[in-house]
Amino acid sequence: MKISEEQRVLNRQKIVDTAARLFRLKGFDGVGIADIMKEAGFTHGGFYNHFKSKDELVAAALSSAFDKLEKETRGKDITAIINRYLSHNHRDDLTESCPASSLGGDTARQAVLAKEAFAEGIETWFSMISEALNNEATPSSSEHRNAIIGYFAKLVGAIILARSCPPDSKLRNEILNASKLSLTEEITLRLKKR
Amino acid sequence: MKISEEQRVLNRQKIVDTAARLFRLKGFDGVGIADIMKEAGFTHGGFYNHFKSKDELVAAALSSAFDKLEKETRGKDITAIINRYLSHNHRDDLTESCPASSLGGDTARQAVLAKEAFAEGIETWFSMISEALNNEATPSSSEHRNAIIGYFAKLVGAIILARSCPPDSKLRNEILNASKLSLTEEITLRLKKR
DNA sequence: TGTACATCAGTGAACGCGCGTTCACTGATGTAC
DNA sequence: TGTACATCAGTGAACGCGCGTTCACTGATGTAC
Repeated sequence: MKISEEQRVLNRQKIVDTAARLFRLKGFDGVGIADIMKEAGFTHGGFYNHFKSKDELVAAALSSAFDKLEKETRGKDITAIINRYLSHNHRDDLTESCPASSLGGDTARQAVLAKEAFAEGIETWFSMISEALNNEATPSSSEHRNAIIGYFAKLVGAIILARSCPPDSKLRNEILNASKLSLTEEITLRLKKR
Repeated sequence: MKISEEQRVLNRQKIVDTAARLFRLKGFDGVGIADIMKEAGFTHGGFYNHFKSKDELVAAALSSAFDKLEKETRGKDITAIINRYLSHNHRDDLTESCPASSLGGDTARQAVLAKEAFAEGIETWFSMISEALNNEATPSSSEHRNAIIGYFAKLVGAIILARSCPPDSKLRNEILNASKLSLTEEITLRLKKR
């Protein structure tokens, strides 16, 4: 039956949020429309009243996940950001993780729509890191921007590597610790250089 | 019909190699047993004469891909390694890419068997980078090893981010260039510090 | 303000298709005598 | 060295299952009068 406009928007958001969690946990190919709709509290048939295709949901889920993450992150200082990103908690809690880390590999194989959402998401990250370092949302020089991109690449790479190591392996923790130390030192060295 | 022992080994390797290429291109969930067997020149039914399950093939494919990569990489100097890893070619040619970059996200969701192969593969990378920097296969200090892990994390993160940006976006090239510069400078700064 | 009607989100069955895995069968290979 | 037989990799049909997507239907919502 038809529902109120307000409810429609709420339901759509519920689907997107659920998808964003499940995709991060199991990958885009690892979750079906029916899984998502069921988890969101609906039957699968209604999905296409909200989205043209699964691809469209994938893009919406990415955007939503990056947006939510920005709200929790912007304004934090650089040490807090690094410690949070390379924490055991972030490594182990895939459902709420940064999409760049849990869906980066998957997005590389997605349609352009998803990649656009992804690119926007990582630009947000660059801006947040810049703010954390220099209190300016846009880096003042290309050198500065290059460094920021390198920092974020290290964060993303480190947590992906850690997650792909066996549950009880030494590496699983070592990669997080090593990257934390390495990144902190890298930032310090570059500060001194100025 | 039964075939010679020699041929059996050859056929198995053919399956593993084909899987290694297809998995890197489309992800573990994006390729079926039938796809792989067909591409390798067989019918799908014979698959279970070689492997107990798809999981077992996944692990074998990871090991094989890392091994092949080692043969092409070990002995190269650090600049060559960085330029190759962050090249347009490596970004765009998924089938022959480093599994840490093309399958890192996927392996995080795989069974232990695959993660073990992955961990072994990245240890090989740490060793190759150590050799490229200091001519010693094992880092001489934990500080050195931490730095190496950080370098590799930056390489992996950078290329994953670049691949997930839209085909014609500025970011797709910028991330590679920025990370190349950032990583080169990082290594230089750490050398000077000593 | 009340009534008749068009709209459209949610339901659940159905579509064709591909998945991982199993199975009976084939016939060349390798082995026992 | 020759022969009879067990082995086992490759074949292709079949298993149950889940996928993305479509569809006819329902009935509350929103609109036109």
